[in-house]
Amino acid sequence: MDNANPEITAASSTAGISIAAVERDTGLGKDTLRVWERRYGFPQPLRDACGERLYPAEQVEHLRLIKRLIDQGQRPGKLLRKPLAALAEQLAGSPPTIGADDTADWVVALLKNRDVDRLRTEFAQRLARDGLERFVIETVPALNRRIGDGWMRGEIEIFEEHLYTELIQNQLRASIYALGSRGSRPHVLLTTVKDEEHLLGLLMVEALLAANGAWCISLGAQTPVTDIIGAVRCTTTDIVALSFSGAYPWRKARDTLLELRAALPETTGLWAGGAALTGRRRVIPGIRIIDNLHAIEPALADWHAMRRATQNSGHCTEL
Amino acid sequence: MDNANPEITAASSTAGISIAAVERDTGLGKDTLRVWERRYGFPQPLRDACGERLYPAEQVEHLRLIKRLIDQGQRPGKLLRKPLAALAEQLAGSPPTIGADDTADWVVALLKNRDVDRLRTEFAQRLARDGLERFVIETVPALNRRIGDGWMRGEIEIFEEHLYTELIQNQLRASIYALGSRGSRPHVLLTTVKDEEHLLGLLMVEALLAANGAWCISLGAQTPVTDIIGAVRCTTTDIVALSFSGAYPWRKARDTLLELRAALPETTGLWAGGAALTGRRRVIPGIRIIDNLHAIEPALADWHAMRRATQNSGHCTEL
DNA sequence: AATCTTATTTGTCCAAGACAAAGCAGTTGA
DNA sequence: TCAACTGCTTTGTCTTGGACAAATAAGATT
Repeated sequence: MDNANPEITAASSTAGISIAAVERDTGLGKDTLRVWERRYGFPQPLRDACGERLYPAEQVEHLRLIKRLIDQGQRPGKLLRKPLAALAEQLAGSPPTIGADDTADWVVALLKNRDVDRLRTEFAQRLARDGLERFVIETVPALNRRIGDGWMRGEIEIFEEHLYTELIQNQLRASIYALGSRGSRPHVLLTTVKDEEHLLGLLMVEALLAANGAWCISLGAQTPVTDIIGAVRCTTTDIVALSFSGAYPWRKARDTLLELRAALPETTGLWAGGAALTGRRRVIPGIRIIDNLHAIEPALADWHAMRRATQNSGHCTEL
Repeated sequence: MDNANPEITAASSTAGISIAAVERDTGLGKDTLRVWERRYGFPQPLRDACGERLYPAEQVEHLRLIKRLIDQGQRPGKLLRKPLAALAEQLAGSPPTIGADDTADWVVALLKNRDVDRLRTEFAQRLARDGLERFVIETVPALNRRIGDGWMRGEIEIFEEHLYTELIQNQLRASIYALGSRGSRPHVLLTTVKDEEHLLGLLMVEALLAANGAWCISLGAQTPVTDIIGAVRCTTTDIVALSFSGAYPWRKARDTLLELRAALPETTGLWAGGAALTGRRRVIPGIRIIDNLHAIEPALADWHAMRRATQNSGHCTEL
């Protein structure tokens, strides 16, 4: 008669779920949920026998919708005052196709068909046909745009985006691994800083660097600044390369870069790229902003030129 | 004279880190940290100009030690009243070097020498010599223990651990990619849930599964629960496999698993493993706990047996 | 058009109190 | 001997309302 596990009953009955569960499901913090309730009157959860919040499924759904719109850049204040219907409408209609590029539609079609094997094959074939450089500079960005657009329009599920990212990353990793350049200069240390988890951009850079003879060490994502400093101090790193996605606040990126610049030896190069930095013409002293993928090759060439110059002035008088 | 950027001063000084950062680093909840301070007088963080907690690095280290002992089954009340020295002794004493295995010392030596190329070669050679299965089941765990142990003893820098993880992951990815089993059953969907970012365990599982003929789709790390549900709903997934590292709170893992179990179709298997779950005697209904890597092969065998049985009862009477 | 101010929005933190869920210890009954 | 029930203690999470820093928008300035 009695159910031994209260959680199961709670989940199966229509009463609602706890605030911790809502945090898990929506990604909105407990504090945020409470303060919204106080300020805007939504959500308005039921209460269980001992006064704890119980969120009905429909409110959770509503919250999830709001979260999605916030991620698109909308302000919470506006969204929380609107009725559910207006939100749904807004999500459907908003972006009228930014990069109208239907040459990448095949990737969406294959994703919708869950044709993972075919996706892998397609990626591999295009890579082989166009070469790594063109694949990274042209194909992957086009696909990224198409996927991002599809997600905004609700055409693509989140997990499909996950899957796409995973497959592309694997393809890039395999290529980099196959290149296996050893010991050649420059030695580049790649990573993203704390709170920045997007690896794809970093992998694209790594692929281009490796294709041009640089020797890369990737520390993966979210390396704290102090650890980066520590890593450089005890390795033979020539250049530190960081990636900042569009989600990363520009000011924070700049501060981080300046801090790093101050802490690193002057001989160590510091390159930074990613959507958070491109488009800003602001030059940060001592830091090379990589505006786009085409900028990597010249940057490498510059490094080699500078190195030759330094060596010459050091060892010979002139050559 | 005045520093324009408060972040720089804060970060470069040894002041401490915020409560949110401690939660991330230790896996202990904000509320828990505050209530410990109130009840036991530890931790006792500094305060910044506006009264917010600032945890010095040594206290965070202390907390991490406590967390580790709690995960071994000790009671918080006892641990928090003991001085640091007693704890360290306890940890050192209880498992008298768990895997007293100095055969893994080479990895530490190479890491200290920053000999990345040699590390890659060693990994690749051992993998080729022992086979993927033995490499994943024996070698990698031994290395992990050695690294974790070295880190606890301050022998290894954090970035060296980062680097090690990255290199091993690449090796595993390359192997999985090379296997490329297509379409065969079961179809396993692998991922970690939100707030769980440790991928290595997941990759090890994926390698073993792939080596035994399963067809894996990895969604990478940090997939929200609802997205997992969505992914299963529209794919031909037979089994969902999740990994929870030791830093992940056990209670949260259990709740997540129960929620998933309730939401997934009964025919879909749900496997879970990782340090957060092993060692717990508690059985969660409907969920297969993978206590260790050896448990994967039998689990796969069971799945095949069950499938045969179901098919037989469905199509024929007996065989 | 890019930067610097100022105003508003918005998320996170704090405090102490409360209490349920989990664990422990001792008792009872099969 | 082991399992189940009891009461007792420990322990983590939830509650409230206030406060304020960080993020963003809007306006001013070069």
